[in-house]
Amino acid sequence: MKARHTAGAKAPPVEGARSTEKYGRILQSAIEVFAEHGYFNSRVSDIALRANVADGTIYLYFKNKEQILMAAIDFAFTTFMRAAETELERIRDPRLRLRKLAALHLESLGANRGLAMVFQTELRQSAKFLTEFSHRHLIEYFDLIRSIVRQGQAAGQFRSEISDKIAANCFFGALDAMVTSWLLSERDYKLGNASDALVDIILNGMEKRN
Amino acid sequence: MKARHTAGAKAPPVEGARSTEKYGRILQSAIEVFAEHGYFNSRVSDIALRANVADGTIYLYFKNKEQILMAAIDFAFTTFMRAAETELERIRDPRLRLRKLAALHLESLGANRGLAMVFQTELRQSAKFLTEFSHRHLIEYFDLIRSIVRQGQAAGQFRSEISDKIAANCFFGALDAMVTSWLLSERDYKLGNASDALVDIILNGMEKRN
DNA sequence: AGTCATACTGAATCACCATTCATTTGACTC
DNA sequence: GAGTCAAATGAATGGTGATTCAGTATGACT
Repeated sequence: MKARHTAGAKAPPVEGARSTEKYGRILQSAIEVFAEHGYFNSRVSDIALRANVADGTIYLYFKNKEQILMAAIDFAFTTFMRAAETELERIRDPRLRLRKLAALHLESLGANRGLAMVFQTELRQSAKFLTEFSHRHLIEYFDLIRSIVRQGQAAGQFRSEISDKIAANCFFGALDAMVTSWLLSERDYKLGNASDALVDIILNGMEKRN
Repeated sequence: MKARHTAGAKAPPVEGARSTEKYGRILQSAIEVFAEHGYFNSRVSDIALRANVADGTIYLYFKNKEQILMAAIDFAFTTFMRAAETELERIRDPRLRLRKLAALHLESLGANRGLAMVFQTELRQSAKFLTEFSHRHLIEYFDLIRSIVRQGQAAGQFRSEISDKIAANCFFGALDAMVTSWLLSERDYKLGNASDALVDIILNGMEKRN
């Protein structure tokens, strides 16, 4: 009995039919609702309302509330990483690669305030979430940055005595703080605009004096 | 009637008697509990248990659960800022001032994992908290950093074309990311040890080429 | 036009926990 | 040793909202 539940519970949606469309709608609604009220202050029924489905329908696509958040974050992050990798492939100079990465980072979040809010706040709401996300994704991002730093060191552009780990920290931290500042500000400026000035400082910090 | 309630509700405790001691005990317990389970997953009764008081007692000192978190953060932050200001007074060179500030930042949080966890996660769990904290405190911290940057520019040590706002962002962001990384890592290293390497990169990024 | 599977619905359940407040404690006074 | 009061207690209350599931709609196939 109850084949309907098990059949529907294909959280990452079975590639069949229009269910994919509903799945996506729920995910997008969730991001908006979470962005507005925060994860814990959001009701599943709010998400359902915004997605134009019944409360129960949510549970045909997601195991529980927490999984909705996870799925939204996973999807957004994976999309970003794939896009970044594609863009970076074409660029050789490590300095330009970091510039491009920073621009992508800021533009992606700057273009979607709700998503930015979810990343800057909901993600960090508890050690559990943060740890899990970190292990699943953030490490991948850090590794990308670190590899570019090492590449620059090998090419003699960046000082070889700096630690790639710490350099990656500075780079990521600066971007991350910039996004948070932007969220908290009145946002009368485009987030992407700050990219060059920021990268100037970090790159300068890593480059060899000539 | 009920003078007891109004009398006891001196959240920032009336300077009288041993109540101050109990107030502090509750605050410290709250930090530990929040650090362990996250704000929303912590029960007020857990805090009471750890502080060795009855559930109701908490409400003689704090208006509600949210105020406990706020009070804990306010207290910790204010303590840090006063200490930082005192230490920095003695130092003139902007480069050394930034070095000192970074060391204090990392050492303060490195010495108290629970507190660090509260700052890196609980604080950011919702836009509301983050906004409120930012307006009450973070701006003050940023202003301190910015003033040092401008001082360095006026003294001709830092490049004058960089924005003090963006420089402060890089500085703070790098520190902040470093703390988060440390929390997520196995912590087999002292957080404070990373200070110099980190500041080297950021300072280098701001300094004039000679 | 009946059968069946699948997708969806939304009202009802029920565990959870912040907060309250009637009562107790204990220190101090006269 | 009765009276007073601030401080503390902890069981009871009540609101909330995630999750469930019995039932309805849809539509394909015969």
